Amino acid sequence: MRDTAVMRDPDTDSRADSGPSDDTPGDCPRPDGRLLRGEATRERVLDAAERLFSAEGVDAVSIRQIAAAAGVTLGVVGFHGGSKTELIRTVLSRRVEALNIARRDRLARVMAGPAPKLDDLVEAYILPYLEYASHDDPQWGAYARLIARIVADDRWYKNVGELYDPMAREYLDAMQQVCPEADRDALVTALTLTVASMLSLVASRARIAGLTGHAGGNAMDHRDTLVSFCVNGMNAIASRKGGPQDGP
Amino acid sequence: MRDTAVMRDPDTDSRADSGPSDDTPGDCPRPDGRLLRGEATRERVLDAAERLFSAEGVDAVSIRQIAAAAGVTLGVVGFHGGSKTELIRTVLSRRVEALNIARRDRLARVMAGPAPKLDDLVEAYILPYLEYASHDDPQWGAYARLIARIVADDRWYKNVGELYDPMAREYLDAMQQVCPEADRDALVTALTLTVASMLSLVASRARIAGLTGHAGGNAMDHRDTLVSFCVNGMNAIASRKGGPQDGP
DNA sequence: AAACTATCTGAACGTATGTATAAATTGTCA
DNA sequence: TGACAATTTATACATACGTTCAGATAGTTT
Repeated sequence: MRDTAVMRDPDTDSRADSGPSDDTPGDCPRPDGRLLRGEATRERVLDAAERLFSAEGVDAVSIRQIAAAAGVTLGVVGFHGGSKTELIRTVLSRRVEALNIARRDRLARVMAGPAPKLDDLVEAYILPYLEYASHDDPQWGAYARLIARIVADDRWYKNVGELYDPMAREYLDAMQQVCPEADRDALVTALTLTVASMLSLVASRARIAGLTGHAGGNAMDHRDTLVSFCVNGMNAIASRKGGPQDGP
Repeated sequence: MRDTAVMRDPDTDSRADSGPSDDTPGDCPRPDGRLLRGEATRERVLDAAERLFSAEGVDAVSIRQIAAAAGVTLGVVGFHGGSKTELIRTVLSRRVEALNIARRDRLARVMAGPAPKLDDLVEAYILPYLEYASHDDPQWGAYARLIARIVADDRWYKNVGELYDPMAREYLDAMQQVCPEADRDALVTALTLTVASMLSLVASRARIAGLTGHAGGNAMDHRDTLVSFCVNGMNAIASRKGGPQDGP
């Protein structure tokens, strides 16, 4: 992005979501006509930001590009999205709840079963993301790719990590419960590798296409490969007993 | 970055490396005093670019920042590095040969052995990167993190992919040779997942630290976890016979 | 010594950036 | 209807951007 005037780092911000919405944005649209009007353009702004951020990278997209893509004037982006740092945070938090709910549901179902296995936990973490990534609404695909950018970038992740880390922790606890003798830190590392693999499948289409020689369709096409890769990798880590594992 | 005036995309560039060096830049420094002087500042410029690009992301770093970090004036960066797109390409290609040589050597040694195993190939691909990533010279660490940024970003990768893809292809061929019945596309996907896992270990320190609760040292500390994760994942993919594998 | 070339300086050009704000517009409610 | 608040427009400000270049500097060769 390379800011000017004020913004130097993705830190230090305050303005908040935007006028109307309570703490659960998006749902229960007030019957007031005025609020609905604003809500509609707000969505268009966030959609455009989501698309551009995911395609070009947060730093490479200007507020003016977002405004143009959303079909609004410059000031409107600021009005609905606040500063650029707030904007990306709003874009991310808009969908994170749906993803977390899907993951939590799946986690609960697995753990409620008779004999929860690590394999099921890995699947339960991966598949909701993959399903949303290939959702009919292309905005979900953009969101999925945007997550990949954010997670890979410590600079941005430290600003939005708390949106995703609690869910990861829930899974880690469940994994520890299923594999009590596994080393916790190793589980963390293994989950990180799983996430990285998962994200790369939707984010690094170009490299896969370049290496296979053909375009290759949806990320869903590689679902079984991904799950099988991660499940086996994870099992290898979890089956190693705790204590000092890694070499010098 | 968000350019101005000329640069719009990482495409369309031409200027070439910089004056003196032939097609093998860096080595065989000419005994001419003049060339050596320039070569020294050139290195400082590339070092600074490498450090900043890897820490902030290519788009977030300005030429002026690079100049300041290198202790030179603005024009010098252009003189030695050319345009910004050329600069990043130069930064990457400066070290890619060393990494490729290490990988090729290791690959050759594995394939020359009595019974090459897939495990050895995965190790041979991963470890040179990990070793360079924790090299004494911190510039190598910066380079390693920069690669992670580039690979994750289709927009940049399509400009520098050919620096890394040939080596990946050599490994894929070797893998196919070791596992003749494995599906080629599945191998490509699995290698991509391996690479993503490998890169995330050096790039996403913040997330791992946040989830474990403690900082955690070198990427090397997780070496065995990474190798074990990828080897088992890769074996799971390779042992599935060719033909249609993935779901609907 | 002078001629020559590589390197470096300093400043400029035109454009783009993020943010702020006064004024206009729109729709709602009293 | 007019008052009111939410939204949108249009514009401005100060700063940063990538790139270019005439000229100063320094080292080498003749």
